Amino acid sequence: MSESRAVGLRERKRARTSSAIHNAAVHLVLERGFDAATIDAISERADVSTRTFFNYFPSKEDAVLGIDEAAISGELDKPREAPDDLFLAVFDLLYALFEAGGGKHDDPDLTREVIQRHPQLMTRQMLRVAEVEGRLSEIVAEWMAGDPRFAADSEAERLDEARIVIGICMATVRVSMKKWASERNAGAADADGSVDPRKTYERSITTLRTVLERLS
Amino acid sequence: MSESRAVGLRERKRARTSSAIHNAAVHLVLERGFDAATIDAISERADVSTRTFFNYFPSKEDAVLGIDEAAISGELDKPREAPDDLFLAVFDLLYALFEAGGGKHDDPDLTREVIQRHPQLMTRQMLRVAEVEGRLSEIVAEWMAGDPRFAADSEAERLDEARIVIGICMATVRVSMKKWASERNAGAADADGSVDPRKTYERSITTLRTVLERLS
DNA sequence: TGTAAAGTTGCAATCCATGCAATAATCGCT
DNA sequence: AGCGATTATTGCATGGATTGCAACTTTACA
Repeated sequence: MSESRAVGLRERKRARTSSAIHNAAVHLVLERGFDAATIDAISERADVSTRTFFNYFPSKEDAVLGIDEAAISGELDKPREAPDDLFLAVFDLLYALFEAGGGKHDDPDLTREVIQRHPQLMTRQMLRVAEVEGRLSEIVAEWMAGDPRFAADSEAERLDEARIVIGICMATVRVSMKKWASERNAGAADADGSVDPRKTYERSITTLRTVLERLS
Repeated sequence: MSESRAVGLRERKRARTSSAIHNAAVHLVLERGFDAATIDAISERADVSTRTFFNYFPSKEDAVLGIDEAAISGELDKPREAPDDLFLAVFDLLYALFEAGGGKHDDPDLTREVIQRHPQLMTRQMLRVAEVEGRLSEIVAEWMAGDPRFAADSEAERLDEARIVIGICMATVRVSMKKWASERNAGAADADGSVDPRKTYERSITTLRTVLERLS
């Protein structure tokens, strides 16, 4: 009664349960491997029934990644204005999507770790983006419409071009994540024992620009 | 006795069975949809046991696509020489992989049709390529080594760059396939009622070059 | 406090996938 | 043609993933 908070008990409980399942999934998969970590075991550790597991996540992959569809939709619906640097903007958009879709973990680094160890999870990540490609390409095409280099194109052309740009950025992100993982394994770590994903990420963008310069 | 053919009965039979399963899968999925076409039903139509189905394909997706791992490996092992045009060469390589991996259908157009209608199949296609990415990027990096624009790079740098080039080409191929599908639905067909996939494909390469020119 | 809405759970059913062992077909060689 | 070795097919059993349904519990809110 003292505070009239916007979120009720129901909503908080839901968030806690979701988080519990996600964390149980991450830890169990790291402990036993992806296949050996059954949904039964994950549910048990999260203290919910197997049935409830599926009320929160449609699959084991999604649980491990902690995918939050609502957050992804929300991120896509944010108003945006045309950026200066198209590539950078697309990268940021992708990054935001990744964060929004699975950004409330107990330990984000642990989630990265599990993704690194189980490539199928990175695949699932890419798939997530593919699922919203239509929406994504509209945003990017919109940006292009205000760019003098693309302004003369038809809308359909811009959509095609947007899709290609997104594909290019996704490919770069993928390479970046793999690189980050391997550097991490190789022990090229900072003082705190972890490699900064952001640095790897930025280096990959540089590589992309190099390639584009040389090939165009 | 008359001819000493290299392939024995066993091998021919295997090819026929594989083909039978693949075709049954394609037709059933087109008739009933992906989920409703159970492996039981596919196996029955192909006249093999369910167990045998899994002796040929590890999953329904693979059966529908008619994926032939041996052919893919073979394609990758072919000797190649450095090309003039890097992009074109990578596109051809990807194209060859797709063909090799599922190129012996009764009706290739039908296979394209089923891929178009069920996006999860295109995803699986992309995954296939991702699985051999290591091998692929070695080939492309090798090409780059002979290219003056990349000759000065270290081997590791070239591998990264190769991965990005491959990603770019894959993205373009994907866009191309989607475009082909939608044009097909829109009825923009040739006299024989089908759209030439090659044409769409080449148009997408043109789009890619346009984008690269403008963005670099 | 009482009714509506939302969440949880158990249960049953279906499908996908894999290992194993028995049986059958093909191969390669004599 | 005949025979042991190899490979293929199949049935069976098992286990995990996933979904619908209905009963029951909790939370929301007037």
